[in-house]
Formats: sequence, structure tokens, C-alpha cells
Amino acid sequence: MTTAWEQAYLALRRCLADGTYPPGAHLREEDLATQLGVSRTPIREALRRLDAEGWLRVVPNQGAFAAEWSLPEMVEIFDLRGMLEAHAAEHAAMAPSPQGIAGLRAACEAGEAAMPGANLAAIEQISEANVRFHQTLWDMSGQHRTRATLISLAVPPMILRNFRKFNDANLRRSLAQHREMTEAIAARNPSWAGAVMRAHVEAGKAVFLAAAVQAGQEAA
Amino acid sequence: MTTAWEQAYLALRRCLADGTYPPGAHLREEDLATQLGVSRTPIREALRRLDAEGWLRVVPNQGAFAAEWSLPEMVEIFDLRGMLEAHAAEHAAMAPSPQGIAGLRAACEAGEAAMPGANLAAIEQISEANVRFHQTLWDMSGQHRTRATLISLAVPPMILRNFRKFNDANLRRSLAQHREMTEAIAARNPSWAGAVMRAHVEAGKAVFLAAAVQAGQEAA
DNA sequence: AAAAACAAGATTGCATACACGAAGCCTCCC
DNA sequence: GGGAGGCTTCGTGTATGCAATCTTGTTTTT
Repeated sequence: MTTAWEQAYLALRRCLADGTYPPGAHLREEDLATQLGVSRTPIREALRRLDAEGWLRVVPNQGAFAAEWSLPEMVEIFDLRGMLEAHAAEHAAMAPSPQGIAGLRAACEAGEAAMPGANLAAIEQISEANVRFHQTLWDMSGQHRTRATLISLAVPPMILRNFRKFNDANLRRSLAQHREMTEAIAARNPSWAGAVMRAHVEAGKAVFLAAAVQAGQEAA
Repeated sequence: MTTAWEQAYLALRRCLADGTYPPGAHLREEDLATQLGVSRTPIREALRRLDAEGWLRVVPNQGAFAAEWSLPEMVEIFDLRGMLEAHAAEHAAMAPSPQGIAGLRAACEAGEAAMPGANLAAIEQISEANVRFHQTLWDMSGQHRTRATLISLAVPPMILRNFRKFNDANLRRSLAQHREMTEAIAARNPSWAGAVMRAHVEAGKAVFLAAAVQAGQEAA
């Protein structure tokens, strides 16, 4: 059995990722404690970690507020993600393990098997395979601080949330890029792998920005 | 007054940075609590945050162990620092504020005034001006997540510790690069500023690696 | 003699209780 | 009528206590 604070951490992170707690929401320790069936102590430790990772902001004597993601900040995170993921991809391509390559291929296949992403369940499956692909690559790189930084930038939930904005063409391109990265890594070609990763992240940023512009026009 | 856990966090981080707690050391909550004059609760919250930031590892039911900084990990941090600082320099050069440029110039002058760095006091003054230069640049960039990431990578203490390894030529080059970056930013030339910053960090990495190799030979 | 089992000590995990600080509201004064 | 000051209430910050778990040293068995 894992610790209570870790369970709370995972549960809260899930709620923050899927929008159960909307941006700006005030999370009260007592409520969370009764809701998860534990005391405030493990809740507080989970909140501290979520704060360190950027999921929420803990203001002294005021409590925790779900993070608000401004547009410039999202752009900044996409830029950082591009640099860090390309760095990880380059290192993964230097000395890839057979198991790592097998993991990447499995994630590719899991995503492709769910195409076309017509229904919600298929989208969820592709999203999950998508996150697994990137995390496998981070592990393969052996760059632990890079991986920790990507997690602290809340990249996994960003990937998940942004993925829902992908149309069929976006999904196909994303899966094709995963395939190409796998090939580049198997060929031990760091600059190829890094270049595809940079393009991959930039493509995701473009989808995000297009959706943001559209949302802004609808609001006006 | 800030909270007790934050004070504990800062105190522990300082001790981890300056080697008071050597890599691999087992940090007992009770000891830290009595040592800092607080109870275990704020200590635990500080340890959780330090764990999230990679300063130590908390193993369930076993406690916290100071992180071991291997040579490959230091190289990784230098690489990440190069990317992130170059990103910050590029953004600082896009729309530099007059106060920001004045701050960079002041940091340059403070460092140059202490040359040649013969005695320890002069080295400390240059180090301090050095850290101030970089932090001013981070603020100018407007890239908050980049700044937060650099701090979480423990870059400021790394700069301070590495600076003691600089000889006279290294110091002169470092100060000259600060001057050049200031000029590039004042000229609103992002790629120039970014290129100098990349060189600046690589030069620091080279000094660090040379010292590490020498230390390794002496140990053998 | 070596390995396994056991017991005692130590240390962490979590719950509870109390203290401190902040936000909102009412009252009082100008 | 408006604003300032104090009070009340809610929520967080910290301390303490107990239970669970791990470590370690010793003993017993093979």
C-alpha cells in the first residue's frame, strides 16, 4: 500500500487535470480531507507537492488555488517543453535500449489502433498512449532532471488537455511524428530525433494557439 | 514573517547546497526539528518540497536522503541551464526596459570594480555581482516559468560554487561576456544575446569539468 | 559458523488539538 | 451617508500523541 499523501496527491492531480477543480478555485483542506477520507496532514503534504509542480498556488494563510494558465505563460511552457523534450529525444537516440524502443513502438501502436478518433473513448486511448510515448522517451534519455523539470512544468496534463483540441489531421500528424521519432531513435540519430521533437511540440503549440484565438473570438 | 516551513525549506536548501548535509546523508525529522527550533510538521512539508525539486529523496517509512550529484547530472544541469538562460536572454533582448539595462550595467561595473580577484573578498564581490547579473536578466525576460525552473535546478548556488574555481583569465572572460550580453540586449538583438549566453554557460561548464577531472586524478 | 527468526529500539505516517492570522460584517463615529 | 475601527468567524499553521513500520542487534537453529 502506498502512503495516504501520495494517494491524495494523485487524486487531486487528476481532478486538477480533468477540470473538476477549475482554474482559480479555492481548495479547502478540510473539504478535501473529508472527501478523500483522510486527515488534513496528508492533504497538506499533497498540496505542497502540487504547488512545487505548478498545479496550484499555495498562498500563506489563505490556502490553495487551482492554477490559472495565461496565454503568454502557456506559450512560454510550450517553448520550454520544445527545448527540454528535444534534449531528451537527442539523448534517448544516443544509446537506446531495446526495451525502450519496444516501449515506444508499443505506444505508437496503441495510439494508431484507436484511430480514427471518432468517439470520446478513442480520444482518451490515444491521449493515454501519447503521454506514455513521451514518458517512455524521458525515461530512455537518462536525463532525470530534464524529466523532473518537464513534470514540474505540468507538461503531462497539458498534453492531455491540448489533445482534445486535435482534429483528425492533427492526430494523424502527431502519430506519424511519434513513428518518425521512434525510427530516428532506433537509427541512433540524435539530431533527427531532436528535430522531429521540436516540430512535434511546435505543431501542438499551433493547435493550442488556434483554439485559443477561436475561443477569444467567440467570447467577444 | 514568513511561515515556519518556508524558513525550514530555505535553511535546509542552503545546507544541501553548501555541503553541510553531504550527498547520501540521512536527514532525520526529529533532529532537523530540534535544530531549527520547530516541530516536525513544518519540517516534513519542507522535505516534501525539497523532494519535488530534486534536492533530496524521500523514501516512504525510511525518511529523506540528500541527493547525490553525479558528474553526468551536473553536466545535464549545465546543459539545461544553457538552454534556459539563452531563452531568457533572447526574450530580454526583445523589449528591454531602460531600468533593466541599467541594472545589467550596474552588475557589470560591480564585478569589474573588484578585479583583479586576488583576495577572497574580491571573489565574493564578483560572485555576488555575477548572480545579480543573471537574476536581473531573468527578471527582464518576463519568462516567469523559466526563472522558476532555473531556481528549482539550484542554479544560483551552482553559480556561486563554481565561481570559486575560476582563475583570473576565467573571471575576465566571464565579465567580458556579461558586457557583450548587455550590449546585445541594448541593441535588441536576441540571437546575439542568446549566442553569447550559450557560450557563457559552456565556458562555465568547461571550468567545472576541468576541476572535476583534476579532483578525480588527485583522488586516484 | 552461518543464516534465519525474533525482539527492542528508533523513526516515520497520520490524526487530533490548539493557536494564529485573515476576511467579512457590524457598529460607531465623523 | 460614508468610512474607519473592532469583533466574529472561518481557515490555515504548528505542535503533540499514537500507531505502524523499518532497522538493528541478539539469539536460536541448522
